[in-house]
Amino acid sequence: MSQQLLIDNIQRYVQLDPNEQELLLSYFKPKKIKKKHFLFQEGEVHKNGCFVLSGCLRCYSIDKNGFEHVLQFGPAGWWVGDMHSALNGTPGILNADAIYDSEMLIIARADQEKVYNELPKVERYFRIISERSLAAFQQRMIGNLSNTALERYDSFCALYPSLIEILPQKQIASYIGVTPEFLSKMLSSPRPK
Amino acid sequence: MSQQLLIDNIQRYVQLDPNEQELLLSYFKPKKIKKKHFLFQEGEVHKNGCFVLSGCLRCYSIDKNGFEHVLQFGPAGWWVGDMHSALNGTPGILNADAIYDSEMLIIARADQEKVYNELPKVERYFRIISERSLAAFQQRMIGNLSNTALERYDSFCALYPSLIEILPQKQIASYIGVTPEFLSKMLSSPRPK
DNA sequence: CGTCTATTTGAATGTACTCAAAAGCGGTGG
DNA sequence: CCACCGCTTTTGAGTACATTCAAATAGACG
Repeated sequence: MSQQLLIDNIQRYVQLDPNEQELLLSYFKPKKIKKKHFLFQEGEVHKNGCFVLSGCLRCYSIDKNGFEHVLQFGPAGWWVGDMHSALNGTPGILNADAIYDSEMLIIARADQEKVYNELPKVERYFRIISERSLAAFQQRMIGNLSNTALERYDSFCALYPSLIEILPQKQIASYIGVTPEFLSKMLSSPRPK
Repeated sequence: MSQQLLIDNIQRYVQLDPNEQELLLSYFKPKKIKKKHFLFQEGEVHKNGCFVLSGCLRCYSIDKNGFEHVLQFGPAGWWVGDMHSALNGTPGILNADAIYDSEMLIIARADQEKVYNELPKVERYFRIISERSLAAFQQRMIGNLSNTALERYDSFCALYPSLIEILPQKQIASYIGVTPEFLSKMLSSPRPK
């Protein structure tokens, strides 16, 4: 039960003394889900924050033709949630399930707000990771607008080398926005230039 | 000189008394730029935050073939910046210029950090708008992965009706990720059902 | 009014998708 | 321990959405 991973993650940006750490952790509930089981599904109002301790989650939407599109992966040390649903209190369009058996820490949105008041440093932490996540999505958006499928694949490999080794190719295809068939063809054909 | 727009924007999320408002505003410098002039350019380290008071900015990247890709528009009431450059202190890949003559308020990143300590409520405001901006980019990403060009255009119209009326079609094409020629053809051909 | 930029239109092309089927791989149970 | 089942990956042929390049037209602005 390595809650320490969460504390370490937070302390990359703000320092918490032992009492503060304990208070913070008191708001989180551990949770385990097995491979292929859901953390949340579309149609639900999902207001919890989820910090992944082990395993790997996958957050994705399903389009009107039934195709899945991966918004983000959640390996250990990452946050996963449905920000749009949480902020607006409306049913979400995202699903999150486990690619491998996974452990996580869950905090209710309401408790998160409480923590902000009790430990302003934690609000700072969330401000910072929101900004970083925003910057990352902006970079990804630019990549999607600018690059070919092969370039997007290479960017993904460069950015998340550890994920390449553990993820089914199909999931990477879904993340970079191509069909699994096409990614397979891209990788097997000789590289131009 | 309607600094009030900034105050109103902040007060949608946190309340500031007159002294706090004054202190906050003291960190901002007004700036005006004329149509087609730059707020910042790729290659620069750009750490300023920029709140648009009037006019409209455009934040975009230029790919290796010389094509522009719009990351976001900045009409009155919006923030514009290069988050990735600001966070990492590295030269950015984004350009920002004015689509129309524009007025804005500028705050240096260092001053922003100071404000966070002096007025924690303002840090909360930035935490909230970062989250909302993140949620918006996530929705846009899903849309880009899931939808056809025509559907992306319709989503844009639904989400930013006021921008449709003032933006050149070419810029909207660049935002939704198609060539201006193709957008023109899409709009002139009869809609499939 | 003239120039510059944006938009439209057309024909040829290309990147990525669809559908189908075969081959590979991993887990599970008998 | 092996056989089977389900899921992923591969391969192929035909197709579609969107691009490229080119040229004509329309609009905006000084």
